[in-house]
Amino acid sequence: MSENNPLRDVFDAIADPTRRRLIRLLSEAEEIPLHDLTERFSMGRTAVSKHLNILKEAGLVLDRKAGRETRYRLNAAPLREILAWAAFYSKFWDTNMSRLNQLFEEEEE
Amino acid sequence: MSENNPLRDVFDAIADPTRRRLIRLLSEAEEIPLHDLTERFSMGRTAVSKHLNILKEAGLVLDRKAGRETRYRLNAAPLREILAWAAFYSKFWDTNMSRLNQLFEEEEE
DNA sequence: ATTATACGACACCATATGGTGTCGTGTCAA
DNA sequence: TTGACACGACACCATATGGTGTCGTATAAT
Repeated sequence: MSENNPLRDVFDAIADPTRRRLIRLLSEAEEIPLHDLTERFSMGRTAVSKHLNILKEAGLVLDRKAGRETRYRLNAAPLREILAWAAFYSKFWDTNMSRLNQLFEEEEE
Repeated sequence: MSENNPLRDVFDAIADPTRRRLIRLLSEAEEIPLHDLTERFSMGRTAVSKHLNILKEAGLVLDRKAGRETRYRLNAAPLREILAWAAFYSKFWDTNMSRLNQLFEEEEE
């Protein structure tokens, strides 16, 4: 199987604000090395690296060694699970979501 | 303002599998008392109660005293934030989501 | 009136989490 | 070749988390 089984629950991975910010930053570029990412935060490199590893365990991030730096890039696919999960409950706040529900049903099969 | 500012991040609240199961159970009925919910889990009442309080802090659950029992019910509205967040990244895994993106843009304004 | 039930509040505990600092090593620049 | 840089690995620490058990009390059932 080409799909890796995630060691980390995606819901757990996105629970931390720092990790959501990392996802956002990575969505704005193809690839970003660790030191560039670290600059954007007020914490040390080690901490950022740990967060990236957690995202990696959830399959949300891929890394690649390029010389002396490690470059990270986003892999948003696992977020499908989040979208599908939240979409299921959309019927509880919006009765006029039948169009949307249809779309997700199509997509999930 | 009628809207209560949540003490707890919704992303954090839904990170725990037990809490997601609680949300699911509460979506299947109008109201469920704590002891009924507890029956469905292999942990003690106190633990389930704690999880429900966390959901309550995130605004995902409402409770009501009815005699000697406390009945809980789902308030799914805060999950809008989750759906919107995940929908934003849907463009990174599916280039054919323009229809869906339109829908969310409509909804977010 | 007595007993059983449902619960909140609390004390407690093991482990997970999110941060720190340091050391060693591979890589790039001067 | 020397020095600066980028990083992983590791030890460490304070606090949060997710569970337990117990006690007191309000309510319901007998």
